Amino acid sequence: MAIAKTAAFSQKEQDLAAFAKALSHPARVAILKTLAGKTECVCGHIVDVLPLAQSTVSQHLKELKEAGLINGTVEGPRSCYCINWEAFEKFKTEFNSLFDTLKVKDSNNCC
Amino acid sequence: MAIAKTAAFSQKEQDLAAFAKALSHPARVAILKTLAGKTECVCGHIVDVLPLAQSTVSQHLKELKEAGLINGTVEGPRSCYCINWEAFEKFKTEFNSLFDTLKVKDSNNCC
DNA sequence: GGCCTTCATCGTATTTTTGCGATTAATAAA
DNA sequence: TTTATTAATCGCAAAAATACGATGAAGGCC
Repeated sequence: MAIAKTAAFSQKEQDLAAFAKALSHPARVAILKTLAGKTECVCGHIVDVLPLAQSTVSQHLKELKEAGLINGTVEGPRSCYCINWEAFEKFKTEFNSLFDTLKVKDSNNCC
Repeated sequence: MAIAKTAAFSQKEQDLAAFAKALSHPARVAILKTLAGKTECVCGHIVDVLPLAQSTVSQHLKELKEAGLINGTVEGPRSCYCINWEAFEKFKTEFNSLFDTLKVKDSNNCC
């Protein structure tokens, strides 16, 4: 892109897009699955599970964290990540309400 | 990326990621909103609404179509697009069920 | 102190995405 | 038939995403 036109869209559209972007890579979906399936906060465990290098996983974790979907704290020599359920619920609600309201006007079956 | 590692993940993860990718740009979210808000199948109307060039909008429409989220038919000199609600519901359900099942094990509040 | 483990960050390469202008194809209108 | 309208596609440029190895930092362990 010559210039990112992201700013030309509404905040809601940007928020939803940013959330979707966080989920737009199978590795990040897999990370969320792994985090949710564990009782303890895994960290290096994720690297073992995923078919990616440690630095790559770390990068994906960073993106998820920046998107607000996970929290991370340092625990001694290792890091602890877990899902930020509040943020996640917020996005889920936003996502559903958006398209539920859209669906109400179920007018166009033209194509 | 050196090599796309997409194939190394499960089909479900890939599907969800592909769906999220389709929504990962504010322009595409805006397009879906516009399509859903109209009783008739708009097309060139979208170009007027979005702050993007015609060719760029056409490209976003193509991506949404390839993701299966919208249908498109040619109507004379113009094209007609509308939301594929079946596909959309399918993805929405998949998305919700995934994270509902994850949420059940609401164990980790450690960070 | 020195050493090992764990993870973040840096630098770099490659691919993909985004964006636009120009062109093309198809149809409607004159 | 000529012209105008509509939208897809091509070609290109710039930016972002993806991936990895190497390096660094921070804390535990001897």
